[in-house]
Parts: sequence; C-alpha cells; structure tokens
Amino acid sequence: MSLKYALLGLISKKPQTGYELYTTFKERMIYFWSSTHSQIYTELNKMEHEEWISSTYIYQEGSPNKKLYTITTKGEEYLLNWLLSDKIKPAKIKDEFLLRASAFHLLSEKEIIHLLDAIIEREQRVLEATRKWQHDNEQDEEFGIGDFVTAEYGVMYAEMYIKWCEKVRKEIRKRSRGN
Amino acid sequence: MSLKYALLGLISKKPQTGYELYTTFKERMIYFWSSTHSQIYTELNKMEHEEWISSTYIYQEGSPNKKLYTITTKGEEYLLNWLLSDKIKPAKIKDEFLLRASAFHLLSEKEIIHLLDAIIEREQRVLEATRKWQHDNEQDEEFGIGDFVTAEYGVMYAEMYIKWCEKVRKEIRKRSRGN
DNA sequence: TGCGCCATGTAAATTGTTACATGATTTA
DNA sequence: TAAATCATGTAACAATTTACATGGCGCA
Repeated sequence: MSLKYALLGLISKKPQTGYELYTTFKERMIYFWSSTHSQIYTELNKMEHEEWISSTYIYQEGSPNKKLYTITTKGEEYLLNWLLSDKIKPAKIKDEFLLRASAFHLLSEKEIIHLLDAIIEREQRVLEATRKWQHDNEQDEEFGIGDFVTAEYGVMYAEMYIKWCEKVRKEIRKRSRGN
Repeated sequence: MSLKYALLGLISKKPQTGYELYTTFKERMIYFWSSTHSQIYTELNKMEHEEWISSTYIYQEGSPNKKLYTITTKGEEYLLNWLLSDKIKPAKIKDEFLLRASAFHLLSEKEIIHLLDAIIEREQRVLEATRKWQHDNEQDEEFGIGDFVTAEYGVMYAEMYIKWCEKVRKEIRKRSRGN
C-alpha cells in the first residue's frame, strides 16, 4: 500500500502535522491520490512506530494542540528505495461518470446532454482552482519540481476531460440527428 | 458502491458470464474502473439474490460449465435510476507514478528520466492496444455509443499522459542545465 | 511437462469509509 | 447562532486484494 509513501513524500519536503497532510490530500492531490483523515492519523501512528517519522507535540493556546512529524533517515531510505523501484503499479481509477458513459445506450440525447453539462461545469471549476493554486504558489520557495509537474498534470487532465465531454456532446447530437 | 452498476451496465447490453465480465474489466475498462474476479463473482451472486439479474446454467463438454446472467426489469429500473441521479461522485484515482512525481525533489535528473521513459513506453503500449481494439470493433453491431465514448476517452487519456511525460522531461532537462 | 486459458467459487487479510467523540475559535 | 476551521483520534462497517481450491484442454 502506498499511502505511507504519499505521506513520507510530503513530510520529506518539510515537517507537517496530520491535519496539514489531510488538507493537502483533499485540496491538491485529489486528481492522483485520495485518503481520509481517519486513515491518515492511523497510518502516521504506525509509521512513527516503524521509525520512519518522529513527532514533536506542540501545545497551543486557543487552537487544539498538534503533533508535528519529521522524516527520519530510516524513513528517507525507505522512501527513496520505493521511488527508484522498477515495478510501477498501473493507476487504479474509479470514475463514476465514465461508468455512466459506458451505459449511455440506455439514455436519451436530452438526458446525456444534461449529465455532460454538469460534468463540464464541475471540471471547469476544478481546472480554475488548479490554475489559481499554481499561480498563487509558483513564486513560493517551497514550490518544488514535484508541485510543478503534478499541478501541470492536474491542468492537463481537466482540460482533456472537458475536451472529451465536448467531443461526446457532438457525437450524441450527430447520432440523434441521424435517427 | 458502484461495482453492481458497472456489472448491470455491461449485462444490460447482452447476457454475459462472470468470466466475460471479468475480462472486460481487465482488458477494456482499466482506465476508468477496476475489479477482481473474486469480487465480481461474489457481487453477481448478491445481485441475483436481489433479483436484478437472473442466471442460466450452461453445461459444456471439454470446458468448465458456466452461468449466463441476464438483467431483469427490476435490475434495469435500478440501473436507470442510478444513471440519472444528480449526485455524480468525483473520480477516485490512485496513480502511483504521479505520487512518485510529487517526490521528484529527492531524485536526480538521470533517475527521473529513467522512470519517465519506462512510463512513456507503458502508456504507448496502452494507447496502441486501445486504438487497435477500437479499430477492430467499431464496425461490430455490438459496438455502441458507450463503447465509442469510453474508447475515445482511453485514447485521449493515454495521449495526454504521454504529452505530460514529455513536458516533464523537458522541464527536468531545463532545470538541470540551469544548475 | 509446465504454463496459460477457461470457469467459478471461498477465506483471510488488508484497505478504505463513515460514524462517533471532543471542544475552542472564527466567520457568516 | 449555526456552520466551518483547526486538531486528533477510535470503532464499526464496507470494499478490495491476495491466497487457496479445483480441473480439463491446448499449446510450446
């Protein structure tokens, strides 16, 4: 399982809390990885046991206390070993809309167009958010090569998705004119 | 969970066996859905209990016997209801290579290029296979709108992935010349 | 003679999701 | 004043993966 590598990769950039890692997952990594806070906290505790990371407890007034995790030498070695391994597992995707698309033979033109429009809108929002994030952060010294290439992927992925939706719309219109 | 809808969608096109469904998943739907044979067989049995599908046992000489599943009216209603529902869950993606890419700050130019080349090769194989499948089947009367649009997606997705890899390669070369 | 294909299943283990639990501060 | 944010965790449940189990046929 790769959640541990995902967490190690992020912590290797700078020490972080579980909450920060969780927000990074849901805000920035959604188009290539996903997880929930309950899974992240559990995994972080396991990883500390394995001594891939170490934590410092930070007392705060006003807001709740927190644990800051730092990667260890052992953790860095473990991560690097995985990064360089030859066996790269193929992506695992569960795309509900594509699944619906595969059953378009059961729907009318109107129904398909309605679904497509909703998805185009959704993807446009994702695209705008990614571009905004990229623009707001690219001058930041913390913005590294990994952030650059994955943000670029996010943009290309959303653009492709929208283009595909429009292609499908054209095809649907064409087919229903034909009937 | 949507595996049941995935199966219903496929069975709605024509009666199929668990084995046929399983091969469709691993050969054709990999870029938008994945499952294993053990999960598929279990799910099919549950779905028959729910009366969304019914089965006919087919005795064969030479090869093992099999069960052919057909969708019921109840199953069709259930599927259609899901197809038209407004809440379309966002795609859940676990892309190990993108995860590695997000940790590229830990690798050298040479190491990154090595990984990229392997992925480009992999994606080119996927792309060729999808195009071949599309070409070999588009004249088939069973090749419907769902097959058309999802195959198109597969092609666009793989093309985008390759373009992204090449963009990353250029960026990596640029950055290491800069140092 | 060993591997892959056809064909279906169960059991065990791991992963992932949702709900429960707490509680102060900030924002609408 | 209700919801969202910060912050961390556990428990129960659901989904998924890997291993176990069987066995004939065709191919190299």
